[in-house]
Amino acid sequence: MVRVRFAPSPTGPLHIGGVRTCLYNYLFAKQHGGALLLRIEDTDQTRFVPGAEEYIVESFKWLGITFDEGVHVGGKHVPYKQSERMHIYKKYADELIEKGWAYYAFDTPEDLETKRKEAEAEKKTFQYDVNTRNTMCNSLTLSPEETAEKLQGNYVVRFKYPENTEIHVRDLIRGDVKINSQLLDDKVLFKSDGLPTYHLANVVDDHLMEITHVIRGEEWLPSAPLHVMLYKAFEWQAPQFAHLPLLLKPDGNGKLSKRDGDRLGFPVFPLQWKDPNTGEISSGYRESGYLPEAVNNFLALLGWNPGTEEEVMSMEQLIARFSLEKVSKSGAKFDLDKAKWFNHYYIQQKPNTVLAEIFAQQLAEKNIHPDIEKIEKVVALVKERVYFTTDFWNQSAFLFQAPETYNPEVVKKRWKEDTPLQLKQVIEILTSVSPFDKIVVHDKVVAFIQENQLNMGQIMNCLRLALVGDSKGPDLFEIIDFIGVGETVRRIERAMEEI
RNA sequence: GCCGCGUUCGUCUAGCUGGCCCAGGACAUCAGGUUUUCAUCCUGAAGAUCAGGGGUUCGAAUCCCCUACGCGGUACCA
Repeated sequence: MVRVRFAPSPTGPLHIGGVRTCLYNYLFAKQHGGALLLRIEDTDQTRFVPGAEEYIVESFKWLGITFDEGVHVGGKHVPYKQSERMHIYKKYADELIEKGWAYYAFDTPEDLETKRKEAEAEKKTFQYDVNTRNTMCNSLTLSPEETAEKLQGNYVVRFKYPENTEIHVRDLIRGDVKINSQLLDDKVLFKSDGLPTYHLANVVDDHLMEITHVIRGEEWLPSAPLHVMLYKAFEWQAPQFAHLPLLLKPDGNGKLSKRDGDRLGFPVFPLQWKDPNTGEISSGYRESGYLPEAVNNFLALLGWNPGTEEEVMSMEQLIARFSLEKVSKSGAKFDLDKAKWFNHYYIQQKPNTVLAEIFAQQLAEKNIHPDIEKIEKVVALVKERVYFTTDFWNQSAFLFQAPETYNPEVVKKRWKEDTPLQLKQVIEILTSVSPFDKIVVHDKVVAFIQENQLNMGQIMNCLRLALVGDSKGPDLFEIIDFIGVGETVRRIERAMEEI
């Protein structure tokens, strides 16, 4: 039984890279008929941000990524929040000490800082490890009596790497990664505040929650040897590891960060986020008009592909085709254009009724409340030129209200001296056909233009200018049909006055 | 600095066990077509000497070595 987990820290909004990590976990779990759990790793209480946990839950709800167990849904390993499991970690730290896999260290942060400064002065780096631990203040160098006495005060528990041992991390994506224990630092497992660090809590919980595969970002690869050794020390069976490539910024190199989104004008977070401390707002995919299926699709393809030329895939198809073996090793730059293209594609696939509901909400915010059937017509008319659901208004405002201004460039190019006269004749044609029929009127207008040897492009564009205020938009006669002959005539007359 | 990971069109990538690759697809770009406009859509074009250098081989993007560059890590953060 496959069991995977997504284990974020509630230190702020969920980064889009984290979303992808979770997506891959989800795809993997579903494909194998396994379980996906959501565990909150909040062992560092100084970094806790209120609202972050709720944000994470809501993000996945929006994306349609469901969990089988987790903070918000419960499960057989409840609780799923590390701050509520604090009581269970201490004994595991003790177990490590007993087995000789860890030791108490009493060096103060100031001591360590001094050591680092000294090393720096010699252009070296201080590391608390196999080579230096015998010179430090810990249970390895102190007598049992001194240790017992020091234990009354502040102390941390550090992992004790064996000397000169080759540690292998078998990674499903990268193969065999090895490193010598001599190079690793004795990581703190248990902090002086009585709480475990990520490494201890993570390994203990993964074991307790029977996790079979750890699929996480590449930034964890350097600490994977520690985790492997921890499983060995506990004599537990280690899960399989898979370290995902990073998501890079669109321009230049480096990890995609919050600032890149602000700079380049695209969201780095699934949902909009308001920082509770600064009040600063970061944009989200949902609010920017992305469809969740588009986000899932393009995110899945950032670092993975099915090995075929297939690119547009539903969640079901992604689940069926996903494989860790096909995840690439190198980082992927975030491609905004492709994301946009996917979104456009998925909007075209959406039924008009669904799109109309989305648009109706936006209209309601502007205090416009047309019938839903009417909105559906608008959606049908403009959807193919919409890339984000937030584009609907811009593409169709003239269907709800007369233009306030007329694009000066188009006026200059198309509006001639005899234009008003011609438009008057168009009005006559419009009002002569009753009831209105867009095909009949279209044919009559075209006939009128041809009979008088007028310029088709000029007449049509002027008519459009009067109705839309610009030389863009859907079929003219569809527009007239929608707004009605009366409104059409009003707009034409108004244009003749204003221009 | 040290350690680890990586390096195919502008971007995402195909290419896994060498010959079918003078490298395929998609996005973006450009050109045509459709259209009364702007888009959409359709067709086509251009675009990578496979980071560089050495090997191995009849033959390498694919195997080996070195170099360069990039990224990640190097906290009592995750």
